[in-house]
Amino acid sequence: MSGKSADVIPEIVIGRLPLYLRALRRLQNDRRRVTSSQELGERLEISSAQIRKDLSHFGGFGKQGTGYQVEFLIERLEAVLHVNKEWLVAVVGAGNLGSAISQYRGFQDRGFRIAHLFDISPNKIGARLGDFVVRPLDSLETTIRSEGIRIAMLAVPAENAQSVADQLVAAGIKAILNYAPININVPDQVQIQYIDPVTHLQRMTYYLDD
Amino acid sequence: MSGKSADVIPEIVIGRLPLYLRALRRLQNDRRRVTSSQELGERLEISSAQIRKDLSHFGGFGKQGTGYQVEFLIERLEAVLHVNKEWLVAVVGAGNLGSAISQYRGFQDRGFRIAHLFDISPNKIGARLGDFVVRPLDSLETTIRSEGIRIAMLAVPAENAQSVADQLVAAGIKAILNYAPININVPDQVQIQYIDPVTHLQRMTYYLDD
DNA sequence: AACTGTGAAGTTTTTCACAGCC
DNA sequence: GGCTGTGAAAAACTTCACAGTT
Repeated sequence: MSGKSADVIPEIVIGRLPLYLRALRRLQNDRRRVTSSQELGERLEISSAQIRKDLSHFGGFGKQGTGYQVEFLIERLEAVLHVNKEWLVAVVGAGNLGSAISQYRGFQDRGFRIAHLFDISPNKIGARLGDFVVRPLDSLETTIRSEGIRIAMLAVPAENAQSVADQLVAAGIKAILNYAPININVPDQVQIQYIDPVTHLQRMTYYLDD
Repeated sequence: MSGKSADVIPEIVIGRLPLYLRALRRLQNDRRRVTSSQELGERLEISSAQIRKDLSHFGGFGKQGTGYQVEFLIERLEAVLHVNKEWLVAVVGAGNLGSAISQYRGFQDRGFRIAHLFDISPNKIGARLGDFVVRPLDSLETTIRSEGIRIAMLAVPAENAQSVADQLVAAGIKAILNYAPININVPDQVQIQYIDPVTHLQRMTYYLDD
């Protein structure tokens, strides 16, 4: 199989690309111009063969005998992942979590910008939180459609997560990052990912002596 | 292979158990007493065979013809994951993120309690943040040792993450949940997990039209 | 000499499909 | 009839190992 872009890339490969990109950014930060699958692998605790094979799905990004140009590989991976542009993101839920998310500086230079913060509670609507004025949930669809926003982060209580997700989908959102600790059902063509710190903690406690 | 606890369980299986537990808690919340691998599978978008096989690693938790008792299965999974007790957790970094983490209510009834919040900045030390008074980073080791804390969440800037992780390990921490967007090296016997929302977003944008 | 890209081999993970029990 | 637990089969994923390029 040549590195042509026509074949379907396994999801598990796509999932690793952001990690490669993150590691490459660190290298770039340290003024490194060239790296190798072996160096990346050591930093990420992934085998070098794995990294080479993953990258080869998209064409030859490296040079035999030399390795990979850091800057070039970053560019290519950003293009593959479609983060060579800035995506607008809506945050729903202006509690502790939504408020922390909307103030987090780490989205900026990695392809994402938070555009709006929504909440349903009359106590919160209109309040200023960091750079945002909290908008009413029922203005979701109008805002999202008029601004062409396609990504949302969900930071509402578990009880409301499914119904808000339904509203997001109805409004045209195509990707949801769900912070509520509950599984959500969305149509196949809508992407969903989960952030639940407790699942990670529980995974680790399995390996800790009781 | 019988469901005896002697064999090594694949990590990928352990990683799914917290998801099962989370789904079961929702069922319990809805007063459901019994469920099936099929029902769980539909909610989690995992095949029923997968769920049965995963659970069978730990012995027969279900009844043929009947399914799984929700309460009983929760108990068993909590025991397997060692969350049938409350773990104390230290949070390092009292910025926006660390502060949000330490105020998040969602750890409470899932096996974890945040015990302390540390920071290195003199501006923050001594400040009251929610239920916590921010402690100096250099009191880390004493506090962690004297209270037997084994889990930490890392919410410091990427630049400092490795050095703080080293301090945590030196202090006797056995599991680290790293919120900084950088890979960290820790000894083999120390668990590490990562939370980086941007990697999830980038994974989804791959599937969105440019 | 160093390192990529890649078929082939090896390993792990998932699914199938059904015997056995409620 | 409905559902689990599980060997066996299938599929997916990772590693090996080396030809080929700089």
